[in-house]
Amino acid sequence: MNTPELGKLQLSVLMAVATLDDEAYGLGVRREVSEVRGREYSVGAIYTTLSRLEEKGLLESWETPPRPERGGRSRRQYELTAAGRTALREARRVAARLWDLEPGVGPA
Amino acid sequence: MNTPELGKLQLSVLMAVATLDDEAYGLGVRREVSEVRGREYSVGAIYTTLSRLEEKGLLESWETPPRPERGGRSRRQYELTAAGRTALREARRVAARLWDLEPGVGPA
DNA sequence: CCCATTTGTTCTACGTTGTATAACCATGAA
DNA sequence: TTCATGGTTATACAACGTAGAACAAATGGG
Repeated sequence: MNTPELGKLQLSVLMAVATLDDEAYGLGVRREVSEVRGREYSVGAIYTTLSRLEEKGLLESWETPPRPERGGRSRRQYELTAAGRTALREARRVAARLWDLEPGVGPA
Repeated sequence: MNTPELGKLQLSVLMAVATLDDEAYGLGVRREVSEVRGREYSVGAIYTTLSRLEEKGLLESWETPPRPERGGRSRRQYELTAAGRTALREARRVAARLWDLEPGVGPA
């Protein structure tokens, strides 16, 4: 199976997971994506995208134990699979050619 | 009305129109987009996208006179509107931040 | 002439993404 | 025991991506 093409939100979400490390869970991703894209995203937008990416095998997730703070329940934590990293590199390559930009460093 | 967000094909098509100048008609755009994205696009994909962009007011079009070559019939020629140029600049800005790349020159 | 061929556009249909809202769940504080 | 907080799931629909077939106009060769 060759690397799937990604929509723009999918891309942003994948990148967010790549950068966020232990903050890579639903609402954390939401904050990051909203910041990078310069507009607020609804929770639904983010969660649906996360699970679609997981279905495609670009992400994997697990439950964390509940957190000790006020209301801090358990989180669904995400992480890139090998396929996810490949897809990101690929997307970056395409973007660079598309925009005729220098590759730079970035999270991928 | 603030500048609309664009899908990835819409973006490629808009960019193609921006760069192609007098070759900015259906099949010309198709060639360009296919080359940049590294895969063949169907005619339907391109034409639908072109008209959606026109509906949004990012492109405008007109009929050219028939061309003198074999089978050369008239073309529907496209050109960016002011809103189209703005949308491209905007998209470029977002992409640069998203990928953390240097802005570069580009067609916009 | 007229028709096969070339260049080009429109129509139609459907799967995938984008996106919002509401509902639901768990936990600690009051 | 209820409420605010932090978190996730469910559901629904509009917009975008994409393909394929049908259609239209021009022209050169028999």
